[in-house]
Amino acid sequence: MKNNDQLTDSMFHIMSALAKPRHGYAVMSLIEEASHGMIKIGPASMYTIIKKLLQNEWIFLYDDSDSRRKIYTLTDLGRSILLKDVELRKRMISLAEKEMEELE
Amino acid sequence: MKNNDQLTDSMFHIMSALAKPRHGYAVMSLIEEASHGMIKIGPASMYTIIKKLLQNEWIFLYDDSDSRRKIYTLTDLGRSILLKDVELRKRMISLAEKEMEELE
DNA sequence: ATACAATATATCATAATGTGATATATCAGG
DNA sequence: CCTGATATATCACATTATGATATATTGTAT
Repeated sequence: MKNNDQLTDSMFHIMSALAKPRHGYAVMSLIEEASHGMIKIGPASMYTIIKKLLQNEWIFLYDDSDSRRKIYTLTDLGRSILLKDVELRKRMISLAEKEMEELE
Repeated sequence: MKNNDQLTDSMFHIMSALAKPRHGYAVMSLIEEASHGMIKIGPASMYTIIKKLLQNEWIFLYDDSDSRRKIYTLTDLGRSILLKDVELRKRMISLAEKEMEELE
């Protein structure tokens, strides 16, 4: 993943949820709930993507003192990547709305 | 692609551009320009996705009287799919912003 | 104490999606 | 009639996402 590419939707959703410290399972629930069930990220996607985000140093292991839960959150780099992506996404939504509006 | 899934980014961008009648090449240019060069969809992606959108009946061939250009635009179904996706994307951006904001 | 459901992480094999390279054809201007 | 820009198309491959499955922990009801 080149640094100037747009984040994939899955990465975007997971990184959004990890703007605050959370464990994987909570991230899955939050995304499903926030999207009113329209977006479901299963464990395979979740943990595959967490691994990649760790490799990129966009998130880090914030707390694993609990025997089950591993709590992650964004690094400064990850946060800046996410912020940039939010701006890009807003711009693309504006385009969609502009192109969709009727001009009669 | 199930009808209640989120559109992929590429599909979203291409469908946004096709809210007005356009040919593939123009869609590529528009996306690149609107994203300030951050999103580039090459011909392979473009024509692969156009084929899929036609299959789904989310776009249709609006005009191919020109010998080079094939002009496509959204069907009513495509338009409603795109509208719904815009709403979902807005919701997910709100989530990102809400989670990113500092509350001290 | 024990059984059970819910929580939580992890991986595999496969499916779905996206793309660089390349090919082909048309058009506009010199 | 040559050249560069425009335009569509496809192949083989790379990347990304996911259903199914496995394993372990925790809370709680019996």
